Amino acid sequence: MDYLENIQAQVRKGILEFAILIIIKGGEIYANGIIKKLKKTDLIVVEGTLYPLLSRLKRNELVEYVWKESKSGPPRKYYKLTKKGAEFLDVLEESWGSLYKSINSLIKDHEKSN
Amino acid sequence: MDYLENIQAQVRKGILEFAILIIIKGGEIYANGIIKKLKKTDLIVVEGTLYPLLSRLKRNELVEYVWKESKSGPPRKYYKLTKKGAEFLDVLEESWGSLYKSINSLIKDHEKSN
DNA sequence: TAGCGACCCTTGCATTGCAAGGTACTGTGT
DNA sequence: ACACAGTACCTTGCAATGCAAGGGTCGCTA
Repeated sequence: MDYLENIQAQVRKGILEFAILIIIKGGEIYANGIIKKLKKTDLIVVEGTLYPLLSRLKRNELVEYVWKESKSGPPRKYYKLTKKGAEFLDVLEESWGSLYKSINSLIKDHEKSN
Repeated sequence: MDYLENIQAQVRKGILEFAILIIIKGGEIYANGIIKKLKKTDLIVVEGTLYPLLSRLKRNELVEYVWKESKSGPPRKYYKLTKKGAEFLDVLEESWGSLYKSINSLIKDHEKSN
């Protein structure tokens, strides 16, 4: 992959789990639903990324799921946040905010020195 | 490493190259100077991360360096942005802005559905 | 029963942050 | 002159993880 695109991709990667936790917090949802929601933003995710990621979240008890039948195919795993997941997401939102401030202060620093 | 800390670390990782480009744009600087500047923000970087990263930036012609002697040790590589690097940084700043909007719209989405 | 789409998941590769270790230059103390 | 400490640059090996590619199962429809 082109190096420049790759750098942009990395920024997105870094916040993937964060974004997915936010989406799950929005209400019970299954994998393809998450992918569709992410596509509406700048974030893109494919199955090969999402399934292992959801497994990690599950293994660490940030999310849990229930099987639900579908009208058009096999049953789906609907995910929702656990209490622990919700608490952690609060922490993440806070550090996201402070990270944003850090970056902006770097940008401003440089503007001053011009 | 603890999984929860790891997720936070990933967010920082993603924007590392971005942050470093911003710092270099601020004026000629060498490796330890970059590390010190990053420490002032939430971002932490060690040598084993920074040197390969600077090499990648150099290899892709986003930065260039000149050797300068030091009063207290061996000579240092002072980095600065190339024209290409400055142009790319503008692009990065823009996508950083749009990414921020995306995340915030996700957060708002979820607040609505409460 | 054959085909298809929707789901779920796994394997192998490439990238990359980081811990740990290595080399080289400069000044200082003896 | 020699050893040592401090500073600087760099490399090696490991672990995490996004992604492409491929595979299996379920339920509907022809």
